[in-house]
Amino acid sequence: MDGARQLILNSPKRFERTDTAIVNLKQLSELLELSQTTVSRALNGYPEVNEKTRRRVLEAAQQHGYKPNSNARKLATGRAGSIGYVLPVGRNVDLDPHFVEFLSGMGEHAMMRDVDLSLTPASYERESEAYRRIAASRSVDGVYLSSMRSDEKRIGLVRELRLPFLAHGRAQLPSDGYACVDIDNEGAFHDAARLLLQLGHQRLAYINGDMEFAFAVHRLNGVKRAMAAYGVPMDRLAHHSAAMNEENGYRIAMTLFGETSPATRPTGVLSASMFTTLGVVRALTHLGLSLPDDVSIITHDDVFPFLKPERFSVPLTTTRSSIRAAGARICERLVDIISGVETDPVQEIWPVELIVRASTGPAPAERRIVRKRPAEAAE
Amino acid sequence: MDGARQLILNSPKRFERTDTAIVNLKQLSELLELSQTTVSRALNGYPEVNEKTRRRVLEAAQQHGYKPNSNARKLATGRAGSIGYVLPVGRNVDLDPHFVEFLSGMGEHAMMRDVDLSLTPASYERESEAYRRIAASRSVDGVYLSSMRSDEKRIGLVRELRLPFLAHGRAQLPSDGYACVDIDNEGAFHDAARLLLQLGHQRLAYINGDMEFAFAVHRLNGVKRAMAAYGVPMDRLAHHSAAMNEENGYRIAMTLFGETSPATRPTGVLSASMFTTLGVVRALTHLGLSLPDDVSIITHDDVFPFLKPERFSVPLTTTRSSIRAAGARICERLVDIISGVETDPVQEIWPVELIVRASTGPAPAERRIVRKRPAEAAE
DNA sequence: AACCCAAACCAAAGCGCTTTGGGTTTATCA
DNA sequence: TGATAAACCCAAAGCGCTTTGGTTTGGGTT
Repeated sequence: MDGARQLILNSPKRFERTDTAIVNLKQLSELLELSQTTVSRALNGYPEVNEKTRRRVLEAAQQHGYKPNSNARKLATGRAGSIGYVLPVGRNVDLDPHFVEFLSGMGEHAMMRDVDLSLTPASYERESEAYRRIAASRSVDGVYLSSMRSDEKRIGLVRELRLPFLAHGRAQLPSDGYACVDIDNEGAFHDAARLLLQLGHQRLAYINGDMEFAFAVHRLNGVKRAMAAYGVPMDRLAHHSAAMNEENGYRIAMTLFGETSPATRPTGVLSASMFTTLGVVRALTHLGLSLPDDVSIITHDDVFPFLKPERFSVPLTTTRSSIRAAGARICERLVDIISGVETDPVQEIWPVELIVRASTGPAPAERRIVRKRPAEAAE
Repeated sequence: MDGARQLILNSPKRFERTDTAIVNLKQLSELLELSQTTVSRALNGYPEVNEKTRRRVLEAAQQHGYKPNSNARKLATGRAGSIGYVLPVGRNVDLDPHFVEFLSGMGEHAMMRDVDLSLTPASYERESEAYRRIAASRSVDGVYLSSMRSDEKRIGLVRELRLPFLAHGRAQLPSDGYACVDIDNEGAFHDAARLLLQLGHQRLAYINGDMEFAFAVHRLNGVKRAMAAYGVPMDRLAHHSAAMNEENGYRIAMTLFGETSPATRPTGVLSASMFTTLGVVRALTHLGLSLPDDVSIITHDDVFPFLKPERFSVPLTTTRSSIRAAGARICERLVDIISGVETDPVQEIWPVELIVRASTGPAPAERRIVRKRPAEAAE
């Protein structure tokens, strides 16, 4: 029994006899004939140590490859030096490909600030348990929340747990201000829809993400606002909501254009992600419909380095906002929140650019009705 | 100065007055009128504690929401309870989309084993420094290595650092056996190429991943072996190596089929990833070439839940191996390695299935030469 | 000379857990 | 009945760091 335990134990004595490597503060301080206090202070940049001494310490540390044991430091300071994320896993949960890009940005900044990212995998049902564990075990200093749902119960939870947090996206509820970084989804899709309307498109389709998530609701609101402003009835909008991937894009586009009579099918398509658009384009090509003569399309571009809208055969008009940049920014702010630099919960909303390329054009002639911009819409 | 430090300090006193929550062992043991030793043992399943006492302890812990402080535990045991990964970041590094799937599988298993994943972001140049830091600070129990390059210097490094590790993939060097999980890339692409050859294709193209990585080399070897066995000269193979994404797939396919005379262009295409294939299919559709009449294509399918070869307009023939399953398995084995259950470095190579669907067919008639299977190739 | 003060250093007390190396009962057996 | 072994429990010693609350030293003031 004890034998088995020993095996599990990753004995700290592993390094004991390793050449000249100094592993701990005590040894280093003995070598320098200084107290641990002074060595620690010298290393951590405290002022109450002679410059000459500090140099000597730094040098010795460098030379002997001394690195403070992170666990001891964490225990002593109560700081974990890492930020956490509860990773949704499970047979039916597909980790969003957007997540990688986001993570990439986050990692970039985390590296600069010298913090680690700690992922705690948890199934959706046991999500709150995971947050509780994180909070109680103090293994991270703060968490970021993403994929905000419309009614976001995690906010209440992390608040209760007193876990510093920063949200990527905004839930409808709770509606009080909590710290977040989000993009102006509503505005972006309003602008995109408006462009299509200005070009005379009367029948629109919006291939949206899963409406369970707040961003999808915001975006739909934007589209509707634009249509309302242009007096286009809502039944002219074909709205489909599904996970944003190639397959769904293809499938939805096929039902939209393959099974509808040309007279009633949409001429302007809004697509929530480059992935769906990939499928849409495949469907259109398959059906022999051309861009932008038969169909105009505007996509939201999260700026994937490996999937660029300007490199499509017909370069795509997009609303653009780098999800990678968001990751970096969130890391930056979360560190500030944790360290107490940022105190008030600010809601940071990023504007989104609408970049016109070749995938948008006037609505097909036979059904085209160019409208003037209406009197300034209520804004 | 001290004031600023205080801000940074995430004071453990935060929870001091929180309702009835018991935060530490000491308090819990006082409450139970037991020693810390006994409580700790009861909680950790040691045998030398009365069952009645154990139940009482467990109950109290549950009721008061006691969770051991992970940092204290880590310090005391020397175990970190997490596995690490050095996340390559930087302006020019695109985190592989495959990584998400892999992570997902890893996370699934990590959850079961109750370990966390710790990502340490590092630029390529400072990679080894990151490993050193991880090892010295003992923040993880072991690491997994992925995206193995042909000459993999990380192996030597982690060995030197005595950091338990498990590799995803096999480098050519070092050639001695280190623990790894890999798929039979060579065999998979051998079989795929053989199928094309059996179908009479005489001119092949292989859109490979970056040759810097070992898997790309293995795969190419497989293709070449098949060609050699069928006596097809190597100049009949158009080999392109690039990052596996949609854009490159499109670009390469366009040069392959758009700028080549029909007489000399390939009729059979091997594609290293579903992403590249996405681009290839887009190019072929664009050029009006049809599957499989004009071109046959076989893709490697890592089994992305959001991108299924069987759902393409022309279902794709693929070599298939779930990268998610690999993630889960690697987590499993790494935990075993860390805990000493697995001692010998086993090289675990997974077979790959070749699944025939509609994207492969006989070579176009005018150039078709059906060959018999040659006498058993040297194996 | 007496006093003060800043600069530079230190001993020791934690941080919250695990584990060692006993102790004290209670059953068990010769 | 005494010896022996379980069974159960405990005090205290770490783990390696940070931080508190000093002491010591030497130069400047009065």
